[in-house]
Amino acid sequence: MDARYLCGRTDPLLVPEGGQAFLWKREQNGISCSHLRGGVLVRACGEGLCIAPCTAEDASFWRNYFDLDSDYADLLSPVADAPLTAAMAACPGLRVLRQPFFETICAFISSSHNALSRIRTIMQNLLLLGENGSFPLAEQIERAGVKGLERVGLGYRAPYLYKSACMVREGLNESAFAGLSYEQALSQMLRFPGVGEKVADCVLLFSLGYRQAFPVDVWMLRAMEELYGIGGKPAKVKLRAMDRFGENAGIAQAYLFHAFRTGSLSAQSAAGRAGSTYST
DNA sequence: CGCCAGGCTATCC
DNA sequence: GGATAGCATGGC
Repeated sequence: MDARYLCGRTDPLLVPEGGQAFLWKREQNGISCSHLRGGVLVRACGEGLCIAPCTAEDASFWRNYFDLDSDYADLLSPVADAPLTAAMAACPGLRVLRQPFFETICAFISSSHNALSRIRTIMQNLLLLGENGSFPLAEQIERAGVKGLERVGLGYRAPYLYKSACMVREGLNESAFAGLSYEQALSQMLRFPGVGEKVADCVLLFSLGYRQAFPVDVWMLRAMEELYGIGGKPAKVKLRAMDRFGENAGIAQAYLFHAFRTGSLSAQSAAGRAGSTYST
């Protein structure tokens, strides 16, 4: 059995390269991953997504994972200025994912001072520590030990992830964030070693569904400066962006990040600066 | 070879 | 409070 979802014009090809998820692969006719729900192929189908295989229980998982009940054009319409409108036009069907919590922590602890292509390699290596093709649980990461995590390619981040996995296993997991405000959730995320404001915002946005979270990295510093004339340090840029884009600032961030990075926004294409980190 | 990569931490003032 | 090195690893 498979499932078809209507969610506006949707291009699943954005998922592997959108900087949110690192274990999806491009296929001839869509994207695939092996570690979620036993593995699936997702392809564009008319005005929506086709997901296969997809049992009835899988369907609710994917609806949440791809945030299929949200209309981003609708959510962003109050704040869609010229640059954001252009970014949205350049990324039809982009989704802000709601990924499993621990997996997302691993991905973005790996991401600090690292290249996108290497984050993928690390995540693929971490995946081998899990069972039955699933991403490892926190206790399985713990079992690998700091040495094992270094071998996976985490480098100096290995002790960060090791200690963070320990904290998740001890109860600082997804359910610990239930009902927390953005500010409360942010302060909880900052307790993890290897997690600063930017990484915390990525997990809050790309896993826990905090749409006001606005991760500011080097790309967003460039984008906000070029597109809006908003410069300064990350904390200041984040506050200005959250003020401008409001409760759905994170969705705006996802569009601006991807559009800017692929060079479809700025006059002097950013794609050149992205270099080959954008390929596979 | 040197430089850089979705930053964070420790250490300075 | 703010500013500044140092950091494992691999690709270019």
